[in-house]
Amino acid sequence: MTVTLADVAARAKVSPATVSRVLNGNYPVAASTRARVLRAVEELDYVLNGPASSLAAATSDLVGILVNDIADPFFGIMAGAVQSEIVGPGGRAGGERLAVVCNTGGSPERELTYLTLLQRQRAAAVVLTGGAVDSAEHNAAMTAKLRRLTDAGTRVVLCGRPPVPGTGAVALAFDNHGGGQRLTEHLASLGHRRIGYIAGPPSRTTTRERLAGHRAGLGLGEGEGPDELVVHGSYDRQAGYDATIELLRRDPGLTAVLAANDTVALGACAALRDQGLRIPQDVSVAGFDDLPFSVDAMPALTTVRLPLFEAGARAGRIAMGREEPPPGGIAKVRGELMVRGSTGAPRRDGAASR
Amino acid sequence: MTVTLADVAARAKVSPATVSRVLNGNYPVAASTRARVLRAVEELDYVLNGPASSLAAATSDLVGILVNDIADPFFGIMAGAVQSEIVGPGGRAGGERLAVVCNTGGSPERELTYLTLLQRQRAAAVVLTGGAVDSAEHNAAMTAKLRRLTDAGTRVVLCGRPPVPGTGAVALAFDNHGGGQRLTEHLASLGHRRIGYIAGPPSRTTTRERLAGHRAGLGLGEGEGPDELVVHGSYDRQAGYDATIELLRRDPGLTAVLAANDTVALGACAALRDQGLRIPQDVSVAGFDDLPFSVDAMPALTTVRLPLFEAGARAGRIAMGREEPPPGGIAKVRGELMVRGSTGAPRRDGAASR
DNA sequence: CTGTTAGCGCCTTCAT
DNA sequence: ATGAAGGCGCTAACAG
Repeated sequence: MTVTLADVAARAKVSPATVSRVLNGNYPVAASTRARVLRAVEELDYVLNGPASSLAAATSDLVGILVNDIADPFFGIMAGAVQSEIVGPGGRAGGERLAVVCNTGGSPERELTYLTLLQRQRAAAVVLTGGAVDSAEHNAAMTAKLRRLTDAGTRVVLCGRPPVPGTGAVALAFDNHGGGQRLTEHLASLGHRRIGYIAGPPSRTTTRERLAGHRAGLGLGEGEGPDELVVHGSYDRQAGYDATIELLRRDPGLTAVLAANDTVALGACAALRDQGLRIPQDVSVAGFDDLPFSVDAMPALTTVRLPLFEAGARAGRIAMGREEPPPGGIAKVRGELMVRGSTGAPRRDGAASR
Repeated sequence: MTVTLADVAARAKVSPATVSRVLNGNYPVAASTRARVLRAVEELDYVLNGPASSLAAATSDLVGILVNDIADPFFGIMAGAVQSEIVGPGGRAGGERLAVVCNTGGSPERELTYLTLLQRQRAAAVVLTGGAVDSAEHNAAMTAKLRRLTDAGTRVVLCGRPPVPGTGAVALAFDNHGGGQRLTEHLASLGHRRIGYIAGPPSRTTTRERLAGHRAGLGLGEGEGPDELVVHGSYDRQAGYDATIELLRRDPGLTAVLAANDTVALGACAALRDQGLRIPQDVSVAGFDDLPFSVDAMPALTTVRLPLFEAGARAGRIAMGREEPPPGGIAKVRGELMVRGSTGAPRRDGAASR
């Protein structure tokens, strides 16, 4: 029924071994033989059986990419960048590796499940993007799982998430703390004192680091000072909207709102407008990430630009062994403060009118 | 070295076949035996070898998703929706299917290459999203390739792209023509007569259909009437910016700009603003797709909402055989006109001041 | 319900 | 540079 390598061999009047060598190109084959084989492949419309060759060779050309939400450009950009770097040697058609993008939805269980599935596929490499859930239990499970993967020869790269010690996984961590701090210092230098903070889900490393940076920018130490101007929510627009209403309720005199990311910031902007407040005259707003749409918001969003594409591309190259991992297997990726129209000096009277 | 099914069998004192049956759950096994096997799996930390089982069973749990650009939410939303529907029966961990997301970058060659790669992996199903390149050559190649896939038992679903006759592929096509037409009629009813159109790449079906709808809305027949107010570009923000400048050059008296999609529309808005033109007082702008950020533009973008998530989810279900394909294997997915702040009546004087 | 027996299609030493 | 042969790890009939 389905044409196999043996069929090709028969038609080309060579042994299966020779066909295999031609197809994999990892071995010297006479030009004339190669041509004959290739022609037979054409004529028979032969397509290699991936599972069979993976089984025999004990390797696979699958590369896993874990993301929290593929519909979010934050992850889409990184996933696309990783993918652009995992093409096979020569970039030839057929020599390529396939990216398996796994949508975890931010769930630790699904994250682990997908890693098992990738392990089952004997993935050549795995790239985990974005923040991690930071609980002792999940950390332990992840450590075990990642170690097993690296032990089995799968290269593991963390892109935009903190290192997992003792696993052999390379980490390109975003400087969320520094970014959060710079953002807050920017607002403070403008004269803001009552700054609301819309944080992401409490358990995520990204949330914690950005919030810690914010608090550091405020001059607060660990666990010090009041939290009444911090509201947690998910990383979406609606959460930004709701949190802003809540912050305004807690302190109508707010002069600035710092959001967990740009998407949340857009929700915050919408809420402020619906409350009749002007940006930035009445309330300044800032986001994080600098996604493509952020510059098109009105006014354009002040934010911290994270080099998502570059980081993803680097992760992809490291995963493919085409670039040296950073010393110690850990690199910190800095963000750049982008000051735009959505932040300005606070109103003189200090109280936003509703 | 690596633990195999036989090792588990030995430890559980059963035959390999029994272990396989427990793991696949497709066969009656005594509860006590199952428990014993499961314990052995735990103790040995055994992970099934995917390639081996795919080879033996002649099936795989990989599902391909082809997208033009995974960083674009238009595709990200569909990909995420497909992925949410391809979980295995019971939704159990391990019973899942893996989504292989392939970024074609809009290149016909890469599209074909990825299909071959998926064919090689013996993918259970393939979903192709977004517009296709519409050339005789590529159509022929795609027809051949898709037929081969469906012949091999791979379910193929086209999501947001026109049918490919004679292939057994199910198509959920977006009503781009109708959307384009309604958008233009909306502008016309507002009193606009000089409408610029920023089209996507000329060869894509999406571009052609939307543009044809626009021309129909203008009351023009096929190939009839002047094209001086149509500019082609890629589907990105910069293209929208550049095209708008060009349109303004061609006709400074323009009162409206229709963009190929929302992203392009944002670029158009930026260009208009940079030219000192107000939206919609001087020039109305409309997009297409209704991506999440469109409602946050200022003013909010008038556009055509495409049910991307719903369509992707349906495509996923059909691909998994969990939903009947539409009659004839073809369904048209309609868009909904969303009238928002970016469109309004044209200026009385009819000429935009620069 | 469980064990036995053959392959699935390819890669890879080992020869030649 | 090419051929021969064994096995990668698992599943799918068949028996029992």
